[in-house]
Amino acid sequence: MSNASPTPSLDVSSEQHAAGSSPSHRDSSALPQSLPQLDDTLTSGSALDGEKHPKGKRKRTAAKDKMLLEEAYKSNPKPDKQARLEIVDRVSLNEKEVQIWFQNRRQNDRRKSRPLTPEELAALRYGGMHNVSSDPITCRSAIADNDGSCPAADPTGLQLVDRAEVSLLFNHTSPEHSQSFTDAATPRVGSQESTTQARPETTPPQSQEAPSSQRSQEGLEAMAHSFSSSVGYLANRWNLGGSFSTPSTLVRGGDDSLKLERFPPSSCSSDTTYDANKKSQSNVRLSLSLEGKAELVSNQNSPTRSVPPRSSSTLPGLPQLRRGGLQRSHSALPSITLPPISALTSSLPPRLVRGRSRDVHAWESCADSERRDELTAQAENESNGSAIAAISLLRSSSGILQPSTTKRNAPVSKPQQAHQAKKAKFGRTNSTYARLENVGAEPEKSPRENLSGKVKVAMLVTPTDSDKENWSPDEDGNPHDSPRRRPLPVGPPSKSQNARQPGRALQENKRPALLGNRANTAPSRSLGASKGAIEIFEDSGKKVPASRDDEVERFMRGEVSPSKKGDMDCVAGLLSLSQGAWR
DNA sequence: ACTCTAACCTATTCACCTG
DNA sequence: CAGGTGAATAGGTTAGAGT
Repeated sequence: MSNASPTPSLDVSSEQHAAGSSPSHRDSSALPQSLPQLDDTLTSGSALDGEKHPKGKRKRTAAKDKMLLEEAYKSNPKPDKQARLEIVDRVSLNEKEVQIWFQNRRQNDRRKSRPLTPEELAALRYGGMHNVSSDPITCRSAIADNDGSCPAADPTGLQLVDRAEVSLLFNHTSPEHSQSFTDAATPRVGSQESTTQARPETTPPQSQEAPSSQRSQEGLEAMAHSFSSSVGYLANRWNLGGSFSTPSTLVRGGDDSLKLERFPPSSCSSDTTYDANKKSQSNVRLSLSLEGKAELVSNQNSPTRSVPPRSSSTLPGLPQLRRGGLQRSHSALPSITLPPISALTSSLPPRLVRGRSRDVHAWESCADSERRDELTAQAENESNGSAIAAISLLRSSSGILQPSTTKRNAPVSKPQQAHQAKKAKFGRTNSTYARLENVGAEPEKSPRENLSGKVKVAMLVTPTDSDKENWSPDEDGNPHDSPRRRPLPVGPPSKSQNARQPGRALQENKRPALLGNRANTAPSRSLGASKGAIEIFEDSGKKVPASRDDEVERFMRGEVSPSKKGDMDCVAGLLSLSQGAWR
């Protein structure tokens, strides 16, 4: 363990606690033979006949305790110390054990809700006809063969699976679940002809079994690029989409090109509400080209981002933060475009700006009971027929999923790539950034070296699961970074930054790609560099007043107000990084 | 700037349980 | 006995507080 001290402190507290109100407390390390709870234990008894530690027999949590723990977990999956102590009061575990239990419980949760892997998708697609190879390459080729192309042939190593594919899979496996799945995850799917599911070439359920060559290659490519790296992450994205992001859908534009459009989550208020509160937006945007050059791109013909109001009918601040401020455009098609940082930050809701905090009270004050009710309802709604539930069902019901030969938490990568697997947490090759970086970076460069810096921006754009807890409402609504938030790297990182550079953001990148993640929106190189004007497709189309243009112009000229200085620094840092200034 | 602490994470190991 | 599950460990990161 890197931190050797926490455990003793926990033990101390638990011992103190045990001396007080919890007579049932037991310290497994100190009392290996004690069995004070045998009376209470309702679990299989053989497991409880000793507490040798470690490597000895392991005790099982008593059923009664488990119930209590589960209850506590439902109300708060991440109890703080005080909450843990309260739990310790009620169960026959010490704080450390409770902590570990919650840790494992969360891990278990994530595991169950983990999106389908390419292998699993492939397995589902084949309906178990083929064994799922643990070799992702094998699987890739299988999919590629099936599709007549290999969208996953990109170096990211991840499959490109479109949403329709998953829908088909669900239709294929469990119609009734598919229904609820679709309903829950894509509330407006029926009204969107754009939805790939509704597209004639993929709609007929019979076509599931048909060779995928029938599919529109164009559509596949577009979807592939849009959803690159999303693979099985669709579930999480949809789930998140309900609360934090907006799922996107493909639409066929007037030019018959596929564009991604966004539709609001189930909890979202109507478009009318949206429109009524739209913020003015610029007609141009600062964009980062594939070559790493800053460009001003036109917003015309592209829907502009809308920042919904903080209406009580919609999800409260935080979700809107994700939905409004972090929804990336679906600019996947011709080129990569990055919005100005200010565009991201300016759209953050007033109270829920940036700033990470583990202070649960901050969240409590933010999410008052009423709002929590909304969130709870939403969560329940999503858990009922949600993608996660469906995937979990698939996992549990499908023998072809999760082949037993694979470790539960083993990365998708091959076992022989142990080192890479270990480093997978830094492996961002599935992201757009990775592709961007790979374009110019030496392939042998270690992920750590390659990833320094930029990931911070990704984190800023897409706070992920574990980051949620660290995003705290900003009391004054100040768009500036929280004083305690580490600043984005500007210029060469400091020594200490280097030491911890990869950071959580990197880890998160291999996690379900949220919708806001650029990985979902960026094209792969196979599309080639854009030759024309770069378009950014934003949430909804609305032209913006020219005042924003002026603002952008001032921004580009360096006439930046002090309050925008940070944004400018971010952009400058990005640009310098994109041009190879890694250090 | 640096260190320390607490919290979290992922990955892994391994005892236990079950079919 | 193989495989699944859960408890526990190891190693890593971050945030925040203190020096």
